[in-house]
Amino acid sequence: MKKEKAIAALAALAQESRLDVFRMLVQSGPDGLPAGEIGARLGVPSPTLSFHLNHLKHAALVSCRRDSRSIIYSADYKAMNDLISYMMENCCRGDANQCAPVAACKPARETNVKPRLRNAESEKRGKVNA
Amino acid sequence: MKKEKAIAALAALAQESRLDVFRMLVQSGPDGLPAGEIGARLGVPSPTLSFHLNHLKHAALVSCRRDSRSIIYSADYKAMNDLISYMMENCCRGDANQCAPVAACKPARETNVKPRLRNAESEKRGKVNA
DNA sequence: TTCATATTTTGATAGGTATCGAAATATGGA
DNA sequence: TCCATATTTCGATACCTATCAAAATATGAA
Repeated sequence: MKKEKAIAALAALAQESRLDVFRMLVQSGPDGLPAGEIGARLGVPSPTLSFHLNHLKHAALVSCRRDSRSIIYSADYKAMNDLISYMMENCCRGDANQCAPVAACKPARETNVKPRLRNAESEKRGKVNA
Repeated sequence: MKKEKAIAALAALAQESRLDVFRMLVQSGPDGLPAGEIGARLGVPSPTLSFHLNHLKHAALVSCRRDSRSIIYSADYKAMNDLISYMMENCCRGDANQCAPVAACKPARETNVKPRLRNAESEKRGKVNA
């Protein structure tokens, strides 16, 4: 992951409404939620919410698709995994005796990877989703 | 982890110099590095570096101790783990078939992460890369 | 068409953050 | 003591971000 992308993702998450939105989408799973539902649950006015959703989208932390009049947003789990990996890269000089490394959320429906390949190593090898 | 703490940590990391510093400290392991060494490696003027180190410290992502004339900064791995856990909390509605949850760097010299965050895969020892 | 709903864009305002020279503080040694 | 080194604090400047009313756009139904 490139540094600029990591900074964009962190900046996107470093704001209360956006962090709330992202966590809500993470918890909702790959199906996501319509913008209106998110705004209603969080009590955020629609222009403000739209601003924040756009911010998250530009940071590639969420993606969206139109479904009739609604726009459905969902978390991008791979972006999250990449971000975590970037921050913890080569931690403790890679000393295996000192450090147990990262594995992050990987929903089965967003990947073609067998369930047992869920760790940072497989993340590195296998290109999976966007 | 409380929301305010997570936001403070994310905001602290969402800036190039601070992200560089934090990653350098993560890679340096629990022993840390003196401020001067960090500044020299990154080419950041000392007042600017001090500002950023202070920002990271207030966000509880690093701690520091004096060693003679130097001040040694080191990454707080537990804070990092807590942050990742907060972001991925109850991901995919906790559905174990859909989602393998997080475990982050756990240097032997620090106290343990929460047991629920660890699974068989994360126990595997190895190097993390982006 | 015309209307109602869902969401985004515009634009103004208020407030927050980064940078770094110069000065201040802390430590250890001569 | 006085000096050199390591780091922080101060303060001015410049730039960046959040909010939300009002208007615009997109969709589907009557």
